Amino acid sequence: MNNEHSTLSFMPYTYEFPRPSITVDCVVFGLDREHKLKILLIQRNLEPFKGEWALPGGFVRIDETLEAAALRELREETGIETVFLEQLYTFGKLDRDPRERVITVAYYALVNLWEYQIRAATDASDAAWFTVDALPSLAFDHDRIVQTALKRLQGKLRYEPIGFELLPEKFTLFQLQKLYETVLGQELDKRNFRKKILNMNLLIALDEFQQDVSHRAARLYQFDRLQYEQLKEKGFNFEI
Amino acid sequence: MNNEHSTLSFMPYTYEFPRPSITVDCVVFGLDREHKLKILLIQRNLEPFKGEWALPGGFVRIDETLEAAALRELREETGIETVFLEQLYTFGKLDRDPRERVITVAYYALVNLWEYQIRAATDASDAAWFTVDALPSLAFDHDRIVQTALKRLQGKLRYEPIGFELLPEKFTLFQLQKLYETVLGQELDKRNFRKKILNMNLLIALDEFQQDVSHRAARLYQFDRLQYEQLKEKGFNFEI
DNA sequence: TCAAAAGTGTTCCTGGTACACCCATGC
DNA sequence: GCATGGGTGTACCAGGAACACTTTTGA
Repeated sequence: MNNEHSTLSFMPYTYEFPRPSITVDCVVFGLDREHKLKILLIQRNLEPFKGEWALPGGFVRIDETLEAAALRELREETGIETVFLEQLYTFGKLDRDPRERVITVAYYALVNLWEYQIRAATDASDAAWFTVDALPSLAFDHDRIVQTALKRLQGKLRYEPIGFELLPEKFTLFQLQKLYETVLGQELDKRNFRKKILNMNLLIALDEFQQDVSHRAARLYQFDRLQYEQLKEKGFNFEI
Repeated sequence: MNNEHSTLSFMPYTYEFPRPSITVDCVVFGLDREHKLKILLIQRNLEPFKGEWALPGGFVRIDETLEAAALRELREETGIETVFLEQLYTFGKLDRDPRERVITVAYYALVNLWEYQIRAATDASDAAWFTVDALPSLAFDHDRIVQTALKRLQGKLRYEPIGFELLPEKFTLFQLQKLYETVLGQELDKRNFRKKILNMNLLIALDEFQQDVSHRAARLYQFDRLQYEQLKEKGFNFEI
C-alpha cells in the first residue's frame, strides 16, 4: 500500500500528482427484539487497528460506483444482501488513516433484524451487533461517522417514512411506536401516536394478528409504499 | 493527466491499484436585488467541455482537506473569501468525466450578493451569475449537482436559519419574505410571515431604516445568532 | 395624486397534547 | 389472578390560515 517498500512491478499505476485512496464505510442499523438500536461492527484482522472494532467497508474499485462498493463490502463482510442504503457524508481529514491519505464516503443502512439473523462475516474476522449507547472504541474516525449517522437517522425518521425499513414487513403499532421512542430517545403517548399514524392513511390494517404472545394479540399492519408515493406527489409531508 | 502519453519522470506517483481522481465542485447561491436566486458558473477554458459553463471546482490536493479545497477553488476562481459552505453529496458515477474516473465531492455555498459584487474569475475564464430557472446547459453531470443543491437548499431553509446568509447583515422583513418566496417557490402571507418570524425572537429590531427608497422606509433587522444558539440548546426548532 | 411598499389584528379552524380505563391472553 | 400489552375518545389550547385597510415617501 505504501510506495516505499514495493517495486514498480507491483505498482503499475502511475500518476502525475499524488492521489488519496477512496474507501466506503457503512453504518448498519438494526432494531433487536428488545427494541434496542444496534450497529453492526467488524473486528479488524489486519493492521492498522488490528483487533479493534470498525465499520464494515473497504476500498472502492476503479470500475464500480460508490454505492456498488458499499453494497459489495456489506455482502462480503456481513452477508447482507438487500437493504435500505443511503449516502451519509464524505470524511476527508488528512490524518484519519495513519498509513496514508484516505477519503471515505460513508453510507448508512437500515436492516430488518426481526425475521432473520444477519450472517457473521464470511472471512475469519468477526462481525457483531452492538447497542448504540454501549459501543466499543472504534478504529479510525469511525466514532465520528457513527455519531453523524445517528443524527441523520434521527432527523430522517421524523420527516420520512424510513422507520419501516427496520421492522418486518408486517408489524404492530406497538413495535412502530417503540422504534420511534428508541431512536428519537423520547416517550410518545400511545393514543396520540396511533391517531396520528393511522390518520396518514399510510398503513394497511391486515386481518392478521400476532401469534404466540402472552397477552392479547395485536393487529398487524403493513406500510403502503405506493400510497405514500402518490400522496407525496400531491404535496403530502410525512411527519411524526 | 492520462497515463498513456507521459513518461515516468512526469508521473512519479505509483500505486498498486488504480485510483480515481478526487475533485470538489461548488454550487454558489446568491440572491440579487430583484429577488432572483442565482448560481455562479465558470466558463471552462480547458478541455473537456471547453467553452461550456460549469461549477467552480477542481482537484483536491493531497495535503488539504475537502473543505479547504472547496474554499481554495472558490477563492481562485471567483474571488469569494468567506461564505457559508456545507458539504452536499459525493458523485461517483463511472463515466461522469470523459477522461477518466473522477469522484467529486460537491459543496454548496451561500453568499451575500447585496452589498458587493463578486469579482469575476482571476484567470482568463469568465465567471457569471445565472438565474436558477434559466441555466445554460452544464458540463459533466453538473446539472444533477445543481438540482441536488437546490433541493437541499429548499429543505434546509425551512428548518434552519440559513436564509440570512443570502442577505446583508441588516435587512428588511420584506427582503426576508421575498427570499423565502423565491427559494421555496410559493407566496407567503405578509402578516402571518411577520408574526411568525418576530415571535421567534431571533431578530433584533434596529433603530435604522432603509435609505433612498421611493416609498416608506422599512425598519432594518439583524439576525441574532447568539440567541439562536441558546434557544437551540434548549430544544427550540426553527421552522418557517 | 400616484405608485410602491410599510405596517398592523381578529376570527376561524385544525391539529397537537394531556389524560384513564377496560379487554384479551398466557402463565 | 396477575402481568403484559391491546385498544379506545374527549376536552383543551396553541398555532396556522385567511383576510383589508391606512400610512409614508418619492417621483
